[in-house]
Amino acid sequence: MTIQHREAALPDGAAVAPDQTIDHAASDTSGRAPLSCTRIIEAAVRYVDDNCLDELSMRRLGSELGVEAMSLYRYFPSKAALLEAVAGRLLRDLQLPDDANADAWEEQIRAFAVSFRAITREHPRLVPLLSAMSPEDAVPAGIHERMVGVWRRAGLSETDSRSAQRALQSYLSGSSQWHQESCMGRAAEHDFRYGLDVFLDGVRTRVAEAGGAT
Amino acid sequence: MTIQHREAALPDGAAVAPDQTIDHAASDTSGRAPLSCTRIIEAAVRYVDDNCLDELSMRRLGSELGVEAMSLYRYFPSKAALLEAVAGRLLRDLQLPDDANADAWEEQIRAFAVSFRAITREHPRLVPLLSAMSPEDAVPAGIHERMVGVWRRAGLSETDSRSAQRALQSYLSGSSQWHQESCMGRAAEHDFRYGLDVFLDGVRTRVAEAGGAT
DNA sequence: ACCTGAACACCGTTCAAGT
DNA sequence: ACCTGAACACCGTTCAAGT
Repeated sequence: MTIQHREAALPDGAAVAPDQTIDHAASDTSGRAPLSCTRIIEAAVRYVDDNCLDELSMRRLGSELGVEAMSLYRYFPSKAALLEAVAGRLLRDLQLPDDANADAWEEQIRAFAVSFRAITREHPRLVPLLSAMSPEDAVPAGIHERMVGVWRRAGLSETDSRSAQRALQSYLSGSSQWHQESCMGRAAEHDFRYGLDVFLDGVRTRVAEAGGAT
Repeated sequence: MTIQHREAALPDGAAVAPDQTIDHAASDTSGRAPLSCTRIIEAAVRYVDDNCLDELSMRRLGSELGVEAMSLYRYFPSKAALLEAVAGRLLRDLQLPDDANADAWEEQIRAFAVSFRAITREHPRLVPLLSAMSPEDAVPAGIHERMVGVWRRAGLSETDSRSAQRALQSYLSGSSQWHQESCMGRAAEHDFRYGLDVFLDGVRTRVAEAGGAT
């Protein structure tokens, strides 16, 4: 039951222009450019980065954009939908595997993991948003499938591939929580690598067993 | 900056009796027993189990207990403090290692992991609460130290032990999110074991290398 | 077409007051 | 000692209205 941006489906069936900011300098906060989904999403990310998730309200976000809260409802049907779009926006920066490279599975997994980590380190205050969403909603199904493909090509069975990807995602999501306030850096980067290495060691063993069969 | 139950520290310095329900049948919801921290915490757990975290408000929790919202502030200084106490209550059921058993490290780790998982499976709607807290606050430092002790006795170095425990905690916390609504059971139990096994395999290798040195 | 104002049904929390 | 009432400064969201 993924909530979506409102696209058409307005009371009178009128379409909504999702994105009309052509000007690249659109990120000037002065704020006379017309509203758009992306402008709203970017303002939300900025607001949470500068303050915190709990402090984000439709009213405050509106005034950040020089607009009444109610105007935002032309672009998103609810606050929940807006937040989901914000999460989607963040995960756009995930580094996805390249289907061509057959055997570089470990680099591809690592690149994905590190890119996820980079996102949460850049936006620690948005971490609670990602973890409030169920993992299935957080990482779109398409991405999940592509990653399962990497595990398959590495040599794992279909079920093991799905389990491995879910385990990786669990680990990434859990690790990101250490970025929240109050448990500052604390050798977090080293710990992250350690866990990832241990996990990949374990998988490598299984791949060797399944593939070479000694 | 862990928030605590109010213990004394009332405006006039009066102490608060945290727990006077002697009667074991105290969980009858009829609700004329006097308020107490534990009674409030239990009602909160029940309420979230039956509804969801977002719907828990001081006003509603109060009326669940047959009392005005404001009465709760005699026992907890804020809603945040109450929620933290709820989390603490849940984690009371963690199965902690027994310092005696020197070499059963793997069973002890597994027991801890499985008990964490049992808690989140019993209370899926409280998972967002646990993941909203930083991992350091969620699992009290004492528990963390005892688990680090297990890794040490397994044969890991001090730094590796801390990293391993943090990785395990990350994995457990991340895995629990699959219990949230909308991504129903979905072979979750199998996936959980798989990730845990892979992780422990990886650690076992390191223990062997460090200990036996081939 | 896009934005606003006023209103509704809620919040967490404070404080003075009841018994 | 323990609980309440009224109030404050907020919420998300609806809907009719402005331009």
